[in-house]
Amino acid sequence: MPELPEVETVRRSLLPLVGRRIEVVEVREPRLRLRIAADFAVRLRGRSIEAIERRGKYLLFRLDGGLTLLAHLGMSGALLVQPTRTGAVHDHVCLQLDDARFLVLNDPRRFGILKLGRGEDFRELRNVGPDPLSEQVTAERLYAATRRRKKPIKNLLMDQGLLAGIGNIYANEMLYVAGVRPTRPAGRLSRAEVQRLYEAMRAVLQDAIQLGGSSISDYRDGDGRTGYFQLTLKVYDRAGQPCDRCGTTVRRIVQAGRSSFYCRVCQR
DNA sequence: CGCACCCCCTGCCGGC
DNA sequence: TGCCGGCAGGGGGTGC
Repeated sequence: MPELPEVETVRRSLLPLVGRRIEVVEVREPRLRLRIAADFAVRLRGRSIEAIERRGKYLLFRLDGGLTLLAHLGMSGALLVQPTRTGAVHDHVCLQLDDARFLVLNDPRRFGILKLGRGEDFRELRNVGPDPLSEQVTAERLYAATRRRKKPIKNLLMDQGLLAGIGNIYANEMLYVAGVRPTRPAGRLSRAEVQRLYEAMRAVLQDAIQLGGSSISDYRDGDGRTGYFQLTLKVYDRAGQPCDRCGTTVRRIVQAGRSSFYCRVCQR
């Protein structure tokens, strides 16, 4: 489910939890992608949430005492704020807060991660590059990063060490907006094409955040709200349908084991 | 070293 | 109607 715009939307929806104290920690199912540590509940209980940050697709809950709760939603995870503890199916971890509400991780596929650590000291964050919307990432730097790379540009865009937060939906969409085929070897893109891609990347991600992300099947923010960006998708999951711009049938191919969608006329 | 492939897991959808 | 295969927003390990 969640790529940068969805994770950012979840982060913003959870910001009212800053200042809340975690009173009760219930781990109902520790077998996520990484098994939740045995001392998780003991370490987390009694902590206050001081800030909620995002690195790529990871959320970092800054707690008092220098502790950090790292969260990743995988493909199907949701962090939901609820007034009562429902104990719904796939509610794997339930945190009761001092305002009597609950923060629940629901994740049917269990590809998510919840992990405690200190500061930024997580091995998961070692390969997380700069945020594509930050000032660190410029068209010039993106161009430099593509040189001598034979990997298809779409796969490079999804490389979390290069740019953090771009997944399959948004990689497809920004390549469509930029008019670049997902299969193009990254190093073969011209300066002008990289410039277009850089601008498309920013526009697509900003627009998606504005619309609360994409709800393809069951994505929800912390308040259970859906996003609306899926209504504006131009190519993702539109195989066999006409291209918005020229009417040519959108194609689906598989790259690195994941579906790519493109218009062979509008994208070269 | 760079890259493609496979797998983790559950749910859903289309085809037979 | 029901079963089965294929596919799904992520990412890490393996092996070529």
